[in-house]
Amino acid sequence: MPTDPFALDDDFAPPAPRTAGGPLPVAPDAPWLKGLNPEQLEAVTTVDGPVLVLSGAGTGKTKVLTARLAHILASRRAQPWQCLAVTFTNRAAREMKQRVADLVGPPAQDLWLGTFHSLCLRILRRHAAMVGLGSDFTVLDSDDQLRVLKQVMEAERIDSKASPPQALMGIIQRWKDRALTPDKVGAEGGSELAGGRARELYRLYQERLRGLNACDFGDLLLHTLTVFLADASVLEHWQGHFHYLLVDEYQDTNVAQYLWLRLLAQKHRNICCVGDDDQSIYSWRGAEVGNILRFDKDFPGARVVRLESNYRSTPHILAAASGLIAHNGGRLGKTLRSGLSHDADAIEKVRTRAVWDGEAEARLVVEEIEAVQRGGEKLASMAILVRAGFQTREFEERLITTGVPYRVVGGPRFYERLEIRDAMAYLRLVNSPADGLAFERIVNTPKRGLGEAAIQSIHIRARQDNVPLLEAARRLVAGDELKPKPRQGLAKFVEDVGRWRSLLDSMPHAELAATILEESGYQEMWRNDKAPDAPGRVENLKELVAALEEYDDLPTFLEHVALVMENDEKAELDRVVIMTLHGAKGLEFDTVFLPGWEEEVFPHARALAETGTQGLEEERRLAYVGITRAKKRVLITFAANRRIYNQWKSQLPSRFVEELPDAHVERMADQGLYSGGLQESRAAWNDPGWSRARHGAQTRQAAAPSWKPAPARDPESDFKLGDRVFHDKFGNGTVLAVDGNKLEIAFDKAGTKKVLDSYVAVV
DNA sequence: AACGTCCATGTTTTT
DNA sequence: CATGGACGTT
Repeated sequence: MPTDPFALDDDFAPPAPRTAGGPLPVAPDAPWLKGLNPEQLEAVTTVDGPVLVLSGAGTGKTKVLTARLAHILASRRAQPWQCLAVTFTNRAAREMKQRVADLVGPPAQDLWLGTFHSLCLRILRRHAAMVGLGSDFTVLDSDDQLRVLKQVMEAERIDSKASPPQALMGIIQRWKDRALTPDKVGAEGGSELAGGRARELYRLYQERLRGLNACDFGDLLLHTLTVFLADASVLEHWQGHFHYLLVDEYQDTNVAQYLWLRLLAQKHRNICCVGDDDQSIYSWRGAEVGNILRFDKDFPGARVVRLESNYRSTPHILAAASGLIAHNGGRLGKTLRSGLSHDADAIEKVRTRAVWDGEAEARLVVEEIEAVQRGGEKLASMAILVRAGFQTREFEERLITTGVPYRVVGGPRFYERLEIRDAMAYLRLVNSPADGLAFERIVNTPKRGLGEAAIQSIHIRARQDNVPLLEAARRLVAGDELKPKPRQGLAKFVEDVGRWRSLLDSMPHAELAATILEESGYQEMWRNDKAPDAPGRVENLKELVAALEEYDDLPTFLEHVALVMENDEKAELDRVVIMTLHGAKGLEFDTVFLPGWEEEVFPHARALAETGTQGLEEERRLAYVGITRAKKRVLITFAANRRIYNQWKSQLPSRFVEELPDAHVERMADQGLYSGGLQESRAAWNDPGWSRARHGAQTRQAAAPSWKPAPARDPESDFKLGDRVFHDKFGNGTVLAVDGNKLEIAFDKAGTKKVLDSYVAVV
């Protein structure tokens, strides 16, 4: 690598002298110190100097972080605003803020507590001019980022087939993750793309952003770093400002974030990073596990505290997870031990189970879910954690046919939906008429008869007169350049925007938004759309207007939305959650289902192809994260056959299945696969994956689910074609087909559905 | 300017 | 298969 991202010009200053008088003593029975184990206590009370807390899964990391903040504040070592606490997600930030507030009350409001991006934004607003931005710059989301890059590429005549904008965007982001501004990127970087012009396009992209008075997410960090490094007095100001730094999920930091932290920590050197190298699963977006491994080199004399008492999972679960992750090299090495007392007889081993195909897998998992539920547990205490989004489909289908409520986490987020982004563009344009991206997005949505020619003219006029697009459009309308139809449409649009803008001060902003959506015809457009998802979109627009009421004014709203792009978590109903393993990090469930443990799926073929052993180890960490989400029970499943892109493939069990330690795992396989007899089993026997699984230790045939009550059911159904049956939800119907315990039934009212035989009764 | 058709493509994702 | 983007047609 031509540029060492870690090479800073200045070295660390010696530790700052302690404030005269010293900190106030804190009573040992202070509420936040209660119930901490010795390691946690050490992590909480070692507040001066650099500290690295290696905290394994379920070892009380958040507790330590919040207690530590409380401790710093209570001992009067620093004022709240002198403490910086950084997280990666808004969710984590919110949770931490809440928990600190529970301990110390209102002062928690004054902490600098937030995501890297939101804190950078706060700092950067004050120094925007130093990076060529106005203090009112906008933060673009990924959608807008891509559009800007596409424009740049188009202008540069780059073939978007040979060099997909997405790919280039990814490269630029990785550069930004490494704190590389265009001038620092090595000339050979990304050379294969865009005819070797990747770096040049990066520069152009940055210029274009500046022209738009905008920056992207990566810039929030990058620009802040630039500001820090460009002006020593600014850096000193912030270094002096923050007396104590706390970092959550340190293993996820990228180089830019690392540099940012290192700069800010330089003066007082009170930095505490909490992380777990075994849970580093984001290297593909620039996270550097190296940051955690090199901590004590950068902060000589750093205290390292290991949290190894796990208060979440049973010993079997812990041991299974530990045994798996032990296959990774280069770990910092923690040994998780159970911090809970368990009744040795009551706890179950981690179960693995081979099934015939994805459908059988979904059927099995949902049966187990219902069994656990009948055992008295809440659906919300169970999760299906998948490797990739496509895996959710089969489970959803199964859950729907069986009528088990579920929730898929991580679909398209509210503010990323098309209709919301369009509506936001309207609001943005009304709020700031110079917002060219917003203008472009919606000039012709709904259709106003503008084509490429008309859009071109607007752009040309804007460049000629050096005015924003909206203003250019206004001028264009006044002339006779445009054909009548586009001209009329554009005139109306320009006029509308002007009118809405004049209402900004007089009309409540939520009401204004509603007016805009109505008068623009945007809402109407969706109402007239006969697509099945159109009504939902209209709903979403209403929700957007409702969300607006939560904010004081339009600018505040727009400001927040850029950074807080979250799903509005609906009322917590009792539902099974389906989500990706990545999404599950930091969460816990009583029961965890881990489907699709097959080679190529998990570990994902692409991870291996792209980064080899490194990729494999990250996949293994992902598996580790998955298992350690569980408190009580884990069921790992893998199918012999899977349809991928509509092609049936026979699958090998994941190597991770074999890597699980036998002593803590109960291995099972579906009947048909091992007993022969069923027509498919011959193929199964000959399949290399099966012979491998078959020779695995302790494999035995699955009877009923071991965690009871078992729906021990005959493999052959009791139902015959033509039987009249009754279903609780769908009513009466006629059996059309029987497939094992699965029936296809033509319901009199509900149509034809596939259901489990256990859900219907012969009339 | 709007609609249709063909082809490539197919992880993980916060801000 | 199913979606999205590019391109060509009306």
